[in-house]
Amino acid sequence: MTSDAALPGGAVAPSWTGIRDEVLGRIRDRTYPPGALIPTETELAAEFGCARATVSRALRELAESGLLDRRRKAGTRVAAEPVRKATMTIPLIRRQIEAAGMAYDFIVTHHSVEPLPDALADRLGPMSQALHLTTLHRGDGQPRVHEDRWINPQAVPDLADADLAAISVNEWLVRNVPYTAGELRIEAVAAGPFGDLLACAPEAAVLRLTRVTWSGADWITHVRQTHAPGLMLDSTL
Amino acid sequence: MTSDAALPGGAVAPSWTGIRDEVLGRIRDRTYPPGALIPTETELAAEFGCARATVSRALRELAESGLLDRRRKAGTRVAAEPVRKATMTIPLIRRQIEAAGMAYDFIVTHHSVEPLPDALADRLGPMSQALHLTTLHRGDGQPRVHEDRWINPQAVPDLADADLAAISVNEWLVRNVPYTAGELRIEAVAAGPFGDLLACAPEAAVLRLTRVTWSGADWITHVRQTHAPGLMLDSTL
DNA sequence: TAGTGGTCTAGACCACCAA
DNA sequence: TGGTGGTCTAGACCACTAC
Repeated sequence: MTSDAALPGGAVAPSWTGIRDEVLGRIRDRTYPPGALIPTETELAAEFGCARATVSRALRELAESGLLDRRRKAGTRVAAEPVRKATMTIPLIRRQIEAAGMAYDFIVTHHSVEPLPDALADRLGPMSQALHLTTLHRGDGQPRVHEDRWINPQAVPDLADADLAAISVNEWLVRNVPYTAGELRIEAVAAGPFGDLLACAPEAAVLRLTRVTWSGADWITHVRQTHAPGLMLDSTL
Repeated sequence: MTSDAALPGGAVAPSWTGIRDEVLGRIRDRTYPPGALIPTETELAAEFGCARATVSRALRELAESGLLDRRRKAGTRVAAEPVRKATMTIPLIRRQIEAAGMAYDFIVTHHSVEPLPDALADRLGPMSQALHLTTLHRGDGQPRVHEDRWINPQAVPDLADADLAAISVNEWLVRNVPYTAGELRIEAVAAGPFGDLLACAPEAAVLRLTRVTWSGADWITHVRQTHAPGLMLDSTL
């Protein structure tokens, strides 16, 4: 019997976090080995002396973090190959620079309205009038990030009202245009022509982040950020 | 009145996903502008004609994705600076290579027991006997990833039983040692001395992933993966 | 201290899907 | 087709915190 977990001796609090931790412990100590079927919600609720909804909440958390695999009728299994999910919070560039103890400012180095280049039109759909902005973000006066951004004017009609000298487009969009979907790509590239802009050698290895965000069916913005050497992304597994 | 959302005309299903989408729509169309306080759970439940728990589930999802900021007594606000969270699933290297249509194999290039080097001991705590493994993962016979891994033998006592020629340590650990916490760092570096191993120029820009996983208070493994040029990480925002 | 979100319950019905 | 997870309800109490 495993009912001891419900007894005063090794009791777990009848809270969903307590149950989550107890089940996590059983996965870790291989009471529930990889691939095994664990008891049903109803059985666990009886064991822990709580409502089924509470067990459900606990197991849902573990499933979302990839440790359990749940299917109706088939039951709940310990994932044989846990999918490691890393959640990375992408801070505003300003915050990122300020967090490093540097004073933030930025320069808009290019600002025009032009058709989307072919490479982007293939991905986003053709658009004869798109807003094109390039910005250099600086920390303590040194260039930190070069940003090349395209904006769909149809998706962001009131951008013209914004004072883009006072607030970066980046930040304006984040504050004003909630997206519903997005993609992020991370790659390592040689600085190349950005070496001059970023004050580093052209062969320096730098991180490039490419993001596209969508609001429903419309793309909002496509942005490619090339970071000065030394930037690292940290995240929690 | 906003009660029309509960009427047959623009009715939303009384499901938590329906309510989530309706609230998301109101954030997008600025019915609930950035920074604004939205109605309480009780008020929304009345508007949508459902139980408070259902509204709660919907708002919790939006809060977890960073669009809402909830605090007891203070109420629920639309986030003024939504934190963009990217969730990246870290596949097994084997899967990653196979997904690219290549045949996977690997070579263990080093295998020893030695004290932790100082740089790691600072982070993980000193340890006189740690398992040190380096592995070269290949796709179609070409080197794809160089992996330098340290393992805490105390946290993984039965690793010796595993057949490390048949299954990579990487995979054995994923299958057998659930972690409870972890960190991931992503950076761009020049291939340098890994150029030879990865069959690329020493000045090529490559991605380096450094991961540490913990099981409770004990570190399990520290691994530094240097990927051959061309690897990109994709994720969903 | 009062108002808000956070949680738990006991029960019910539904949706999916393996047997 | 039956068993399982997924959801919803109506109500209750608790925990946090702005006021």
